[in-house]
Amino acid sequence: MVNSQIQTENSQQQILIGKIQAIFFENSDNFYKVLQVKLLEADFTWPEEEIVVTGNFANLSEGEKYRFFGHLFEHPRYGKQFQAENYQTELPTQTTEIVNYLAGENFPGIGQKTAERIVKVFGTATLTKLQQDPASLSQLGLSKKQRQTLIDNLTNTGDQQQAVIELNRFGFGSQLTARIYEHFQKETLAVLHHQPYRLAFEINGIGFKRADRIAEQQQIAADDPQRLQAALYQSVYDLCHNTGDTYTSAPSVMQQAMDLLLRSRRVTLSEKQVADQLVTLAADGKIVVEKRRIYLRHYYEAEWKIAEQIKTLLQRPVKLPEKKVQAIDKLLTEIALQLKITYGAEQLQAIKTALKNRLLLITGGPGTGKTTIINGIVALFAAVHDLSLDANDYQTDEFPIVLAAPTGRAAKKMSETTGLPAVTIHRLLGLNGSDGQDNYQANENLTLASQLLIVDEMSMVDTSLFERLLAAVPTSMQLILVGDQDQLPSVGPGQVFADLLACEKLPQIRLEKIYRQKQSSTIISLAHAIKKGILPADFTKNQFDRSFIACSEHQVESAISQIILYAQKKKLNLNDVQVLAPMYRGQAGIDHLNVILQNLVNPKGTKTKELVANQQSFRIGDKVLHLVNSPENNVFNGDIGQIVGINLAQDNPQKPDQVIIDFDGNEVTYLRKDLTKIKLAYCVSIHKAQGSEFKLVILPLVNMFHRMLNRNLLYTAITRAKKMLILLGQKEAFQTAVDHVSVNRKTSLLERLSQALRVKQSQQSISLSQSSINHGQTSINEETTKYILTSQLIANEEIDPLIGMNGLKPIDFKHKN
DNA sequence: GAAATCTC
Repeated sequence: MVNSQIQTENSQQQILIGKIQAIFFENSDNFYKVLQVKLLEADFTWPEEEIVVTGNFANLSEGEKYRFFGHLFEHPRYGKQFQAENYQTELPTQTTEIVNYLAGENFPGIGQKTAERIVKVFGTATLTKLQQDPASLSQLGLSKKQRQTLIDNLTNTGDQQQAVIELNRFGFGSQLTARIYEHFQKETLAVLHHQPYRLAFEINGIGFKRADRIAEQQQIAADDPQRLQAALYQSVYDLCHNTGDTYTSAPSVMQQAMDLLLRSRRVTLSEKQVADQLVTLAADGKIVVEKRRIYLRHYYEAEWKIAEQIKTLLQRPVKLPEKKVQAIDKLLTEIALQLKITYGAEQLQAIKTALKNRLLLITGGPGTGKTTIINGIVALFAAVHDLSLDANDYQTDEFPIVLAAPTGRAAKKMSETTGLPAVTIHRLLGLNGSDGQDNYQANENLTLASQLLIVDEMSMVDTSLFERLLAAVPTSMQLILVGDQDQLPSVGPGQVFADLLACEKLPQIRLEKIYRQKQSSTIISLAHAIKKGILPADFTKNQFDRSFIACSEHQVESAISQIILYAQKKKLNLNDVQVLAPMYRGQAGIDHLNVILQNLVNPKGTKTKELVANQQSFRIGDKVLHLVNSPENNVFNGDIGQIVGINLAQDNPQKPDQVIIDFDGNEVTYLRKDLTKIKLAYCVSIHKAQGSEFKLVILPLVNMFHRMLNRNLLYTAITRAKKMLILLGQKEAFQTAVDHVSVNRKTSLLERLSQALRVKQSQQSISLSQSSINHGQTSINEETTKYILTSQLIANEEIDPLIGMNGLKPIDFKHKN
């Protein structure tokens, strides 16, 4: 956030004027700072002299006065503080203050004496006078440099001020403005005026269109090479991020880019012109072309790094003393007794294998005992290595076992089921949202210190995140990756878990046996059939635990209403009943069903307390879904709670609007502005339900959802049902879902793994028997010569950037360690 | 067309 206009559109905004006493904390990546501020003036009451202010601030000086715009906020851990959304320098008005200000660090070369002299002439009006009439400075006998310093800082002609003004003029908000200036520094203006497309390449959050609008104002021609390159780059990016593929093809990129260029400015360009720039882009190393694939450089490298790091890990086998190995079975028996669990053969096998391998993949559907196995692994690992699992024993040392998951909710679940701390992978690696996934340089030197890392819900980990995770894993660590490969794929490009499992050389265990449900469950057999791409003939036939109701899109709401009423009559707890749907829009969509069900189950009576926010009404008793992670409240994205209290400001003017929500015994208070984090949850999206289970699931699928329908989605939805499943809608919609294979993204991770691991094997065989070296193997060695891809190599035409070329050599992106 | 991550 940089000095900018007072926001007037938000009438609820509070204002605070204060002097910065200290900067408690700052995150160098995104300008997030925590300040201690001496309060001078505010439009709210505050009992103390000081207040903590948080927000994103570009450049602040301790001791200076600022005007902050934002909200008071009750932080559960740090108490009441002010969250600033915007700020500006507050110019001093008293003569002594003005003197101090001018003599301060903002005006190098102006001392106390000079400052006094200036203020003596202009008095309290000094600053406005100098701003409005800089020429008046000439009468004071200052040096040229002093005059310039004053003018620059007071009249916004300094580098930064000008850049900021220019950025604001182009419509950038305070956060982007700060990021852009921090990135380009003194170059900012030059970049804006002459190379605006660099914004699209280098700043996360700025795309081609935005850069192109600036370029157009700078009269940069529609066929300027930098424009074409930016559009091509954006197209590769968009294609990969929309499809989940880690690479795309030349025809797709060309089509997308031509389209983008034409839509942004109505100027027709020739394909040849644009194609030429694709080659340049590859030559510059911004994209990588291999065979017929076009990668963003980041994903190309990430796949290689993953493969190489896995190879490195596998090269260092786990050495367990013979004595310990012999004790394993005995220890496992003790653990089973202690945890009161009877392990199945498959589970014992998984736990033992985990202990002996550097890397192990474990995949299994719901009910196959993944959690039980994780618990077993933790217990056995601790027993074998004589480790304490009491966090109090590790006040200073790193806890030896780390549990992590890609989502906050999955991490919370892990922590609950194991009784050990678990974190999100992002938190583990110290990643924060503002440097996006493609900024993979950050934290490259981080190395995790624990001995065992277990990651759950691996199917949700994408290529970028996994690459960063592996970069932090030392070869001394053991890594267990657990998930269900048939669930929904990751948001970002890649299908890491599926690719890893497809690589037969990686130690892996596939859990088939279902422990939780009776084998007779027809929900499970239906799930298995769907996994194989079959919609069984008995699909519409009612079973003891599932049924199908044929209806049209418009009949869905009444059909579901009747089911719910029936469930109520049968005294079923409605918290155990969950409606799932793929999409928000439409008659059978989530939003509409939520309104219908809310009015059915929790209608508005004459005395019902209700709060309306974001076009939704919230009433006491409503079932709601929390949409972001709030670890401080122990509430995570995807958690479902119930509204147990509403306080309205109109009833009690001393208190603001409040909604109190109970999450399984944990009561959390929401203010009006927090209600954006909440949605009605009578019906939730299948994506949000991933990771949760319900006794009764009601799943409407209609043809209108067809773009969303695929096998993983259907599998994920029906496996949320523990006891009962009611399917309704159009039969063809279910068929469409089964027929459409979703985890079939275009990636080259499997190929990289094969390449990397083949090298390892050939090296091993060479070391085993020197005589086996022959011409064939020499060529393998040659092929595997390690080098880093550089533009020099491309320039030397060792790597041909032209589309359709062949024979790119494996590249070693080995991690250090 | 839905979807994850976030600092004291």
